Amino acid sequence: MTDTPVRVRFAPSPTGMFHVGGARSALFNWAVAERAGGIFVLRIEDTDAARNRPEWTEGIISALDWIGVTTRSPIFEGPYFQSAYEPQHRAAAAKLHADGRAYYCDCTREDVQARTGSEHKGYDGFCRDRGLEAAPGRALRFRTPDEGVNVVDDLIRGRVEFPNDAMEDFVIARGDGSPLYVLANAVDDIEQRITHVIRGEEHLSNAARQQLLWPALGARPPVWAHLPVIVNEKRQKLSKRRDKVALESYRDEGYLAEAMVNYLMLLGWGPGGDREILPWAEMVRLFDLSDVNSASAFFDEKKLRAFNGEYIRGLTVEDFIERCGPWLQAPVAPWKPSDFDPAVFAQAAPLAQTRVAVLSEITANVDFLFLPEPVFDQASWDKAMAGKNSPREILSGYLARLGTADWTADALKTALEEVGAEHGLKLGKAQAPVRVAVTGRTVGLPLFESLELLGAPRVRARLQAALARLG
RNA sequence: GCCCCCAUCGUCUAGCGGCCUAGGACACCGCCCUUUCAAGGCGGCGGCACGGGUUCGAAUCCCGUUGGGGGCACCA
Repeated sequence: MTDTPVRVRFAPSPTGMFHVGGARSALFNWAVAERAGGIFVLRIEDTDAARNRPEWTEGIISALDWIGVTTRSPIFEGPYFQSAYEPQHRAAAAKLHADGRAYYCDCTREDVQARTGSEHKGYDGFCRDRGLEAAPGRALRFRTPDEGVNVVDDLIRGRVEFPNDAMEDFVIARGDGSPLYVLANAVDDIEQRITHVIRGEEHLSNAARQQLLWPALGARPPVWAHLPVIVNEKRQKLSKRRDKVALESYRDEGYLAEAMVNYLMLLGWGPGGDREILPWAEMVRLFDLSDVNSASAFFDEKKLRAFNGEYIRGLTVEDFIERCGPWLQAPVAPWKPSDFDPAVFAQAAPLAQTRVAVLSEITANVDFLFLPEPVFDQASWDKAMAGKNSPREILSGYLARLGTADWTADALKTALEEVGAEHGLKLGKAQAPVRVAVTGRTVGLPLFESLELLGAPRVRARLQAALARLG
């Protein structure tokens, strides 16, 4: 619509763990910037000193980096810190006052309520024409039009109309002169030459105010695009205190950034066609704000998990091994570091790769290889060692036959088949007690490969230990 | 209370007036494969909230109803 370069921005406030909703907004902005050959501006809105902490800012930057929104990219600009621009915000407030677009007001909330007789009615314009000068305790209010409609053209929602008579003269600077969000945000966007404001739907009502502010500040309003909110299973906006929203927690559980990015892009948007798993470059090529849905979207961890499994399976074994790294070491891994054998793990990795949906699950899949004793799951033990399965006979028979068998998965399998046959058990049944004796569980990696990896001495010891345990 | 947004399988979505007998994905349920569990293959279940219009024709456009949601701070 214009020949000016596209400049989008992501403007989080550092008030807590970085939120998946924020990640989604950042990604949509990033996609727009990348596709348009534009610039992505990161602005940290740190003007609420009481709630901000520096470590949250670092958290935002590293979380963004994790999902590919990286300061190292040429399209990345910033971060800017809103607090550094307070002089500009104050200047804008002063200009608005000088131009007669804003006026000072010394009404307290109680004053207003007493006059209007309601806590639901907004400000009544009492000070509009009192000509108050700036003074401590006097807030600056923006003079809104009394009639007509205020139109916000939104790329996602279309034409949104706000009747002006329903909008109160809102405060743009506090009684101490400090600017409020609605002003600071607009001033920064203007200053940073933002062309597209792409943010969550919760800001739609701010857009109505800012649609008025921009022209008053001498600028043409940006293109607006308000993304649908992300909701929980109860269809409420994801909340920090109620829902699991920290991007970090997903990363720490072993979700792959690629899977997270892919999943997040699908919240409010679809690539069309019959596939959903696709690389970032492809999504950027297909992405268009006008295709974004306007209905809220449920954050479905089950689907995220499925995507993650898909991405894990798509990894090369080498990559998979590398990505498992953090879960293979202290303090996450339950075994002694000296008992871990990378060569053994490398052989087990391809067997585990299809069985892991999030990386953290890797430890439970391979722990029996590195722990001196398997950790027995009681339910598994009870099930596999039930009398009808002849566990004692299988265990002792297998132990005996192991003396002569070659130590290869194939030979180990044949040996157990023979032992099972002696007791009228198919391999499916016969393998159960052996599996539990050696790994502690009824489910897990393919058994004979596991035995081969564990080695004869440890397998024998575990079979004997299980026999002893059986009494 | 006021302002605003929204409404396709349980969930995420495709659909932008005829290609729709509404497509895909996740979940769920079968079957196959199989040394457990996965993975994989095949199949199944399941939806245009409701009521009026407009039109030769509506999931697609309009109005209303109902139901969800967001916002109403001298927070961001």
